[in-house]
Amino acid sequence: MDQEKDTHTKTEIHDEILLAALKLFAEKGYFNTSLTDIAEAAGIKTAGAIYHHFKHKQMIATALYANILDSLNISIDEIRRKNQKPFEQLHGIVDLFFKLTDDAPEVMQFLLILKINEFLPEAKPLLDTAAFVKIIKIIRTGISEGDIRNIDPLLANAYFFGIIHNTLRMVLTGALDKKAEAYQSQTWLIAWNAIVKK
Amino acid sequence: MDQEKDTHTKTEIHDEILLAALKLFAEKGYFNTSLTDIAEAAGIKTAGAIYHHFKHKQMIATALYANILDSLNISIDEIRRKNQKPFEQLHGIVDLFFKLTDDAPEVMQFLLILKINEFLPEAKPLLDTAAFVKIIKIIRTGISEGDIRNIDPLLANAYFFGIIHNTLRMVLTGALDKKAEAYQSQTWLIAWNAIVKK
DNA sequence: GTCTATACGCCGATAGAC
DNA sequence: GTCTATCGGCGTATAGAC
Repeated sequence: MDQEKDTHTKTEIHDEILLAALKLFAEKGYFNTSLTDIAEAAGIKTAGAIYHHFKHKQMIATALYANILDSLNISIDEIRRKNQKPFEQLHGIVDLFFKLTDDAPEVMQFLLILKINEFLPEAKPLLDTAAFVKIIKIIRTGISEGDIRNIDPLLANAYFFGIIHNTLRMVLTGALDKKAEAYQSQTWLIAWNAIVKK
Repeated sequence: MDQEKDTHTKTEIHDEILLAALKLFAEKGYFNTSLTDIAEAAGIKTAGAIYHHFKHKQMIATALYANILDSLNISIDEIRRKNQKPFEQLHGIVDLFFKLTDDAPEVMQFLLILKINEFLPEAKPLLDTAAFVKIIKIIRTGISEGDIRNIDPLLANAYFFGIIHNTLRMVLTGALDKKAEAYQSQTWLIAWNAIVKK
């Protein structure tokens, strides 16, 4: 939102707090992370200083959630712009998720593992979010174009991303020991096959 | 474990506390549930009284987790006893999960939605649990018997139960508005098809 | 076994000096 | 903008009367 309001250190520290919080929330969970933890991890010595950047703890999580969803939304727009067919678009989104799992696991932890509305009761459920609404829309288009079998789009979404997300969840928790990339092509095939019209 | 030590009220109250806790944990999460909440929901007026039944809050969650896994394990043994083929055994397990989702949603919330090691850091991950080890074993057998395609059993598990669990998760959160039963046969087919050898 | 009362600690949040 | 200091509250947990 206001990333570029000025070039002073304020926004840098702001971002460092967010980064530290993301890491800690992903690692220990929201409730096991104190503002003191966040301050320390952000290179600040005292928790009080955080209040010059965020009204309260929840706002940190809210900002994180918004940022993540925002950049996800942008990435999905890009994918939709570069690819026409639902097949290609879903493929691009799966690529993105696998890439994020290896390159920014905390982000994927936040999206796939944390129970967000436990600490952000007001937050929209993921599925009501711009990014995920677009995913459903892609599936809907795939159905009407005859690529994807004719079932409830929400169900198709549950099946397709059930496979994708569950695999990534196991990578994130260490139950699968290789990088996400190692499972990508195989998992994509299975997931697409689960919803494709034959 | 010690359900039948005697027939006095002690174990009844013990169970009522567990029941109340299960409901509240499933509804609000562990950290948003105070012992006062649990006492009240269990028909006790004061939080202090709980300490005659459990050493501390964590022990309530630990006992819950153990009970749920225990009865799940027993159910799975039964399913394995009554059915020979991996196909039938997995079918039985899926039946069980769908049934539990409609009849005991809190239990499924606990298993599928709560991030258990956030409040029970010592607890075994689900996949290391007797019940789930057996599920993997069934898949492994299915592979060696040629029913299930020859991939890493953990991956097959991720795919199969990714579909099942994600569907049930959406029922539990209300994203899908019908009872789990309404999606069962279709979902089973898709999930089995994702791992079956063709 | 349950109650009242209370101790204790931690954490979120604020005030004010620097 | 960060620090020290501190408040206030909640939640866990304990002690002791009934």
